[in-house]
Amino acid sequence: MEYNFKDIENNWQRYWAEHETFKVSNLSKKPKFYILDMFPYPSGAGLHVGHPLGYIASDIYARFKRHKGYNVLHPQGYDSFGLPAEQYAIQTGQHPAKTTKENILRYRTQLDQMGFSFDWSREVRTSSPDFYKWTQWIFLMLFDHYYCNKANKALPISNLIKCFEKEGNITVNVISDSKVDSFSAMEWKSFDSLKQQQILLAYRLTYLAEAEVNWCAGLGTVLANDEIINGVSERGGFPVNKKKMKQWSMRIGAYSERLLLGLDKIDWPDSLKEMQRNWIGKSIGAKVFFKIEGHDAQIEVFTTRPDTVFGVTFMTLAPELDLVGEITKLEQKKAVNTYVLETQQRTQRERMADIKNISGVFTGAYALHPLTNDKIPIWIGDYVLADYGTGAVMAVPCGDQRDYDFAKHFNIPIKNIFKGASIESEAYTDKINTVIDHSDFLTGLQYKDAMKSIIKVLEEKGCGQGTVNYRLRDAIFSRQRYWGEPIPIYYKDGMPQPLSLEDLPLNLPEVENYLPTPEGAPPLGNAVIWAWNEKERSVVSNNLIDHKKVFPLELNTMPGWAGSSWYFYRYMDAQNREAFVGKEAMEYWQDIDLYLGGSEHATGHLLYSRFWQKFLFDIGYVNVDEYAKKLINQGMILGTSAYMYRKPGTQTYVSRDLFKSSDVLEPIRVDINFVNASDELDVAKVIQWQPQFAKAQFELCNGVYKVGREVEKMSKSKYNVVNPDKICEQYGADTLRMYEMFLGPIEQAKPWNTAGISGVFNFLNKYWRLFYKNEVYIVNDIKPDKKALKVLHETIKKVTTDIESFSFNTCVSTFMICVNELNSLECHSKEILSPLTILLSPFAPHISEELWCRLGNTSSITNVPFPIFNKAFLIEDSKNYPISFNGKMRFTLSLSLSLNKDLIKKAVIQDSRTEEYLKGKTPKKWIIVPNKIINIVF
RNA sequence: GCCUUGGUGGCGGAAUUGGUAGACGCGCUGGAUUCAAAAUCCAGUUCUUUCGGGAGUGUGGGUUCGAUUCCCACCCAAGGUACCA
Repeated sequence: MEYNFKDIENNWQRYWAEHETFKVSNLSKKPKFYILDMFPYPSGAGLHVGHPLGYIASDIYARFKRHKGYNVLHPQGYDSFGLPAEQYAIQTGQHPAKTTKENILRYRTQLDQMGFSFDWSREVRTSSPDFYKWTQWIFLMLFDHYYCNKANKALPISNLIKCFEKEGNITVNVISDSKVDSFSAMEWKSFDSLKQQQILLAYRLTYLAEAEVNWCAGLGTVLANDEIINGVSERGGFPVNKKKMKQWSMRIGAYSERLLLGLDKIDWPDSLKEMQRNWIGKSIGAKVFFKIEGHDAQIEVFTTRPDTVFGVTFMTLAPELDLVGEITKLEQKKAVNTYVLETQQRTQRERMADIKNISGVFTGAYALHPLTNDKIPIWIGDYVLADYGTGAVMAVPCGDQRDYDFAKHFNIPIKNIFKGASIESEAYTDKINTVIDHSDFLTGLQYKDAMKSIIKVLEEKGCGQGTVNYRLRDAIFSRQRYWGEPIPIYYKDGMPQPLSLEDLPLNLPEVENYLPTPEGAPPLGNAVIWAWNEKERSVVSNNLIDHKKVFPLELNTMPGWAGSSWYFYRYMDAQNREAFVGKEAMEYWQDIDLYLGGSEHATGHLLYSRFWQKFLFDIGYVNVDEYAKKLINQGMILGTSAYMYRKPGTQTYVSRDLFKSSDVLEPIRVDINFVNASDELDVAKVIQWQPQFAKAQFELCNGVYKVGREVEKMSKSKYNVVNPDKICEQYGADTLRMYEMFLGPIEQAKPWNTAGISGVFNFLNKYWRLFYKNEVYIVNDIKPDKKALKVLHETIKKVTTDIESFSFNTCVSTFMICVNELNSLECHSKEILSPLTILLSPFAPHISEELWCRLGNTSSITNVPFPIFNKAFLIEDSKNYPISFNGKMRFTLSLSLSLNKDLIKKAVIQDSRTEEYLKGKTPKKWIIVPNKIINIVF
């Protein structure tokens, strides 16, 4: 019998599908374990070898946990709304639903052929109405709640209305968007319904607000940051401007502190937690109010260093601030206006690239220092950002480098308020070793005490307040796209109204054209017929009928992160038509025990989903406020791109080893399928590849064209994609699975390289030969000897700890060592091979199932208990210790495994070489490192 | 600049609380088998050497009987982030 992986893998994949081997029940007495992969976006290119890395790791762990007696939930689905399908629709007119469906089919085929143990009965697709019904439902829940600072959680809007009716909005401590004018209970009752709705909208957790967006007039649409390349649109190359538009926003800022604190409770990678902390960007400091000379308004600044307030020598405002126009003195008007206009025209990109150029203008106005009453000149400068803090800073040039540079540039005085600090060439920014000087009551104090003292005084005098500020901005939720979840809102008298829950899902309408309407409305505006009303079983035309009247619907759709912010709950109860997840299912599964995915989602998906989780927790729909206990980031698999080198302005390509470093050549990527293992290019294929290469000339070296190589992200556009299908074809899924694990630590990014794959393939063949030699079944019932048992138990121990610590690469090595040793012991004992086959099954499920079956078992290996190692086989008799004595007080043991310290002591004393040395001496202390070296202290 | 992670043979990578550095695999070299090849098996493989040794885990220091591991300073690479007051 040969190891015929093709037949084996096909047979077992069919068996698993027919027997629904991996279908998991919500009713089980076993302990639960929920292990999840980040679901893929089904792109047209299909899966490449990078995709399965995380899936293989999670599959190994899922299979391991099943062996360990857990009821394992290991589902998979598709994040199937997204831009590429829509782009494709714009180009070809093909409906995104159709391309998405085709792509999903392809993905499924590829996933199946790798033998993953997903429970496909729970598959979810974010673009399916059954699914996005609940995404819309969560949106409505957010719409119906506000954030109460006192309760420190979300509460229903109805609650807020009661408060307003009782005491207006003066005493409520809640979060709202911009400043809402204060009103009394009397006033609230006197407002008409429209005004009341307007006010409430400012408190809702999802709300409409003016937001700056990237507007591309050429395409008539809003673009995401990554759709803009060098200031123009990626598609079409049209210019992009900032434009203010009414957009739905999510009040994630309300959850800043809890998102920060929650990080301490979860076992996620430190680097990722750190990224989220930085993104949330908490700074503790104070607001300080500065009066303006001859003006009613005051300037409010945020500072993390209120202790340096006596060092203020000027103030800087963001040019965008409305206040700038009001306070600017007549003689400075012209200069200020010019500067403000210049700033508006500069893109964010230019402003960022231009850090070294210091610019600003004096407004002519002066502020009054709140403690000394000194006159402080007010400047504007574009290093101050309008949307962080209050858009104004108190400049302390001696303690802040940017203030320092600004002061030097414009010759503004610098006052040193730090004892013994030199500010000759740069600002003194050290906080820890600071003693304040020339600062009235703060003089002589250190940073910590000065902070306490100054905040107290500012608060007493009413000219400041201790404050915490966060960098995290509310998330814009509107997209002017077709292929996304419709927002379940209609408009009545211009005010947004929630759809009733019975009207969900609000289905995505059919459109003829996926571009914005001629009037500039989002693509959904092209719909002639919309909204299938489930209840009335009728089609509703273009507008929704709210009982009898007709109202316009919201035309924006939701962003890509909407569906992925809660999908993990849907897997628990994917068929539920009554709720996003049933109570019982949720009670059983609770949360994700292990979540695998890339770190590129650190400040996107992984932050938004924690926000929604906390909201759902507040309103009592889920029972934990962090949804994933443990997270592992799998590293990216990189591709090795191939390059040809073109002489500028010609069609001549020069071989890699022909040009000197002085030559200027343009590197052009070429498909890696045209290149062999020695980097030689198949020139004929290139000529046929794309029209631009039809007339290409090649300068060869020794008759061949050699390409250059570079390691970068694997991507279709870089022509460096390696398709797993080929490898499955050549070596089988089990080899591919083990090889991807063998490549290196799971968290690490690594280039794809098939050079070593034969080693893993050889291993599986060797493993097969433990069962079959020359086509004869050689497994026997002979009792294994001690050596073989030791090999087995060492392997069990190592494999178990390796899987538990996700060291899959070293685990594969362990298998290889084990098989080599059994081979040289000529051990084909069933007693050894049965447990070994179970050990191997998470890594190579197909061959394990096959051999398990041939060992005489009738059931699938999936739920067989994992072997437990027996310590007895690891401890040797003390007489067998080979010991070397190095002449001093150190002895070296060279035994592979030794656990019993007393046995080691005995062995050392009994050893003939050490006997003499130890004669008459009684060791006081033994320092024993099992396996290694012994120190004896006399 | 800041944050995070990492730097070990020709290559991917091992090395537990500090205890024989280079497991395992690839590649390479030699041998067995074969008419021959593939496959398989066995042996060798950090560098250097006057064959006694000597050097060696990015660089330079330190702690220790002993450092890839701990401490300090620096260099390099990858990823993230950025006028955040």
